[in-house]
Amino acid sequence: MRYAAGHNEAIRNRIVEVASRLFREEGIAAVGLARIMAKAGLTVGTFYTHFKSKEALVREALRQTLDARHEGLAPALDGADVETVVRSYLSPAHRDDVGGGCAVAALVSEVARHPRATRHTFVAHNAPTVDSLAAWLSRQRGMKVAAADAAAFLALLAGTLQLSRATPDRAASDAILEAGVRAAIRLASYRGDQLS
Amino acid sequence: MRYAAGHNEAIRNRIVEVASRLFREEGIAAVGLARIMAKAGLTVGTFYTHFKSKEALVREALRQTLDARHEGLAPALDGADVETVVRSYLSPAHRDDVGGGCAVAALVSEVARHPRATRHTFVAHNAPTVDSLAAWLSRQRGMKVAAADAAAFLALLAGTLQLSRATPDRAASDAILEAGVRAAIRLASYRGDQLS
DNA sequence: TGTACATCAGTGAACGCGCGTTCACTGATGTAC
DNA sequence: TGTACATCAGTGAACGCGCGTTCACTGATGTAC
Repeated sequence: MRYAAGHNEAIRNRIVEVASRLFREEGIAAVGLARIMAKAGLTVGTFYTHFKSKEALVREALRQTLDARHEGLAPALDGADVETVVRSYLSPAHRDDVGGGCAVAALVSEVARHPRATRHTFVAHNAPTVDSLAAWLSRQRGMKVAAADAAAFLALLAGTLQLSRATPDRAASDAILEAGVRAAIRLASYRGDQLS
Repeated sequence: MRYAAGHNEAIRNRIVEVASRLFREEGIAAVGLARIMAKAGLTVGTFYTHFKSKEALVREALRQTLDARHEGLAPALDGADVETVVRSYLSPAHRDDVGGGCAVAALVSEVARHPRATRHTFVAHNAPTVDSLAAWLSRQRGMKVAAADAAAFLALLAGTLQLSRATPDRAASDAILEAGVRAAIRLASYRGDQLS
């Protein structure tokens, strides 16, 4: 059958959205194409009409999810104070929403084991977020903050979220999030080299 | 055939060591029992002589690897300065040695998706390391540092290592490690609440 | 306006493969008599 | 000391299953005449 113009793109988008959520929830390796396609209301066979391979879908999912995150984050950082930003990321709600949450926290380890092209996509589409964070941190600290330092700041946030997700005891998990907030505030508020 | 006393334990240990390395290198889901057993010099059938299930092996591997890490780390922290400790963790050598490196950095995301018993094992056997870090940080800062704060410190280290591993460009990856060192030094050297 | 044909997203079965797990069997050694 | 038997780690084939990928086919719609 023939379909309306834009149909193709809409379907492709639905597949990518479903895949991105499942990948974050269960890990890329644990999610099969059949399940992704079924959840998008299609059968497996159609998959290759839209993508070259599962790996191509992984790259597309990373692209879309990281781009969307940046679009949401960039305006939120404008004039926002450290504690608000950090608490929103290191919240119990974010910890419990793996599928809808940060792709860096959910997928960075697994992406590190994927082909170079996939790692490149990940880093390239995470870069705008890192740059926005660097600009925001520069404003907070009143001094120029390099992209790599913003990346380490993001690593603290993502690492803390991961550790809180692996901690089965709710109170202990909450305490880790709180400690992450304190650490992030200290890093973001650091105003020079008077301490080291 | 009958085997010498201790044979069983030795084999079991070899399986756990092989598995722990492969899990860290490729991820738990990506490594099959057949490959683990072959690398230990046995066939798949023997696996269930030694373990109840793959999940039981995962727990055993986490137990052994995290315990070994603590035994190695605890004395190394004694009297060690911040920069030495942090640089040793956030080194290019550690980044490139995924299979022999930190189990927290390599497996925390995946463990977070495993059954509660596995997450419990992970946290329980990571706790001594966190406690040693807390004691060490307390000495560095000259003030009591809680376990949760030490966990956040570990999250910064592990998160930074993960991000550096996902970064295909060598120079950019090195820069992230360096930024992680700076951030960790700032956190470890923090001496009160004069900044926030 | 009506008819024949081209297009192409979607179908569903099949491919070989590796997964975790089970099980009847092997055979070297230790123990009992 | 010699023989019969019990033990049990290890073998290797098989189980059902889901994986990523391929492919001959379907059929509603747009286009050409």
